[in-house]
Amino acid sequence: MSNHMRPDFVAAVRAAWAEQLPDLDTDPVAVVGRISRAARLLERATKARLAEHGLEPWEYDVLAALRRSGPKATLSAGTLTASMLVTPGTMTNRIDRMVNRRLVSTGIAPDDRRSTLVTLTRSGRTLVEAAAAGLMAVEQEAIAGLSTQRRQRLANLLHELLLTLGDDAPPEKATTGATPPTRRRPPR
Amino acid sequence: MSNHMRPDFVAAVRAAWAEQLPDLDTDPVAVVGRISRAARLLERATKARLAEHGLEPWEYDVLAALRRSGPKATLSAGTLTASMLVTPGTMTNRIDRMVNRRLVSTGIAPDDRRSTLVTLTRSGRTLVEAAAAGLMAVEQEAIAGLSTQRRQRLANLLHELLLTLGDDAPPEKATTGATPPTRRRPPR
DNA sequence: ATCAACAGTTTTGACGTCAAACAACCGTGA
DNA sequence: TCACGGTTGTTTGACGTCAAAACTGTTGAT
Repeated sequence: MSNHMRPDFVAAVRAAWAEQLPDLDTDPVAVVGRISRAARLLERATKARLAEHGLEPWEYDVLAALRRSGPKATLSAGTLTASMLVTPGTMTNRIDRMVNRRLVSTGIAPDDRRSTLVTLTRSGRTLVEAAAAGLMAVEQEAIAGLSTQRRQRLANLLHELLLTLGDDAPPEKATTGATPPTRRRPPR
Repeated sequence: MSNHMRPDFVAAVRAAWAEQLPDLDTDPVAVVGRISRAARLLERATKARLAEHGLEPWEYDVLAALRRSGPKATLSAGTLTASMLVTPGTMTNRIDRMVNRRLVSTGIAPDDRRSTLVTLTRSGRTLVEAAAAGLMAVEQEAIAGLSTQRRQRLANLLHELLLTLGDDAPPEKATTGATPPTRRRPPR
């Protein structure tokens, strides 16, 4: 059932394993290896475009999270930390640098003085809106080689995979019931 | 055409954008955002298992490339650099550390004294074979939530995407014809 | 009211990666 | 043979991330 498809890097890796260690089942690499490879290649493409706006990918991530969070464009440091799979120390460092660049401002939460609130500044907001438009454009180009239907099927399959990996949507503000005991800190 | 699927993180991101900036077309995020998210989650799962063998993911990558390269388990530093999308300086650093751990040994290529040849040691070989088996097992578990057919379709779609991203298989040893002018160094 | 356990952030030191400059070596052509 | 451009690796300094410990504020039980 060969697909008559030109080999990609991962296909070559699997062929090499099959020759050297035929007993090793490399099936999972067909998915996992390709996801990691694609992530790396896609980040390169997007990084270049963001650089045109003077932004690093990690800066865009934070700004975008704030911009889409609602009219106030404010989130706590902890919420930001949880949403982008980094450690708290990393987020502290990011926020410090972005405050220095005047992209965000910070203050303490009135209802819980342990919590730091991060807010988009006017210039941060302007910047992220331009960057978001540009970023969507490059990403569109990057995946333009696939038909709309294939993109849709790929998105759906990745969605299913992510759900099995435990990647649920974060709880909406003011969820019904008590605080969900979700652990979002990176383990280890 | 809603799919009655529980939202994942990226679905929530897209819904938030739709509310805050309805004119922004976030279609590409459905694919690109999910790939990056999945890569991050999968790396976590695999990292833990590799740690049981005393290996970091980057160490496994190098050892595995050597092990599957053929009976001699030898590759030049440049070949390794090209195959895993890192810069030459990174590879120098990796090799140094792995020589210190006695996982690999190095020597200069007899036919081109600029080139450094990296070879798997006996203990490196033993270690990577055990780690590879363990790694395949975790990856299998990680994607076990998808049926075989879905995994197959996902792999095929990712394969197609990677080809459009320029991720071709590296040339076989002693390719027919002249040296292909492929650029594999990270740009910028 | 107090205290202990917990939650949210920050600090610290180590680590891996990158970009850019550099060094050694190869091959070609004059 | 020698000079020069291209190739292969290494060095250097800066940067972003992490793990773990420390710090501050909160909550609940007594």
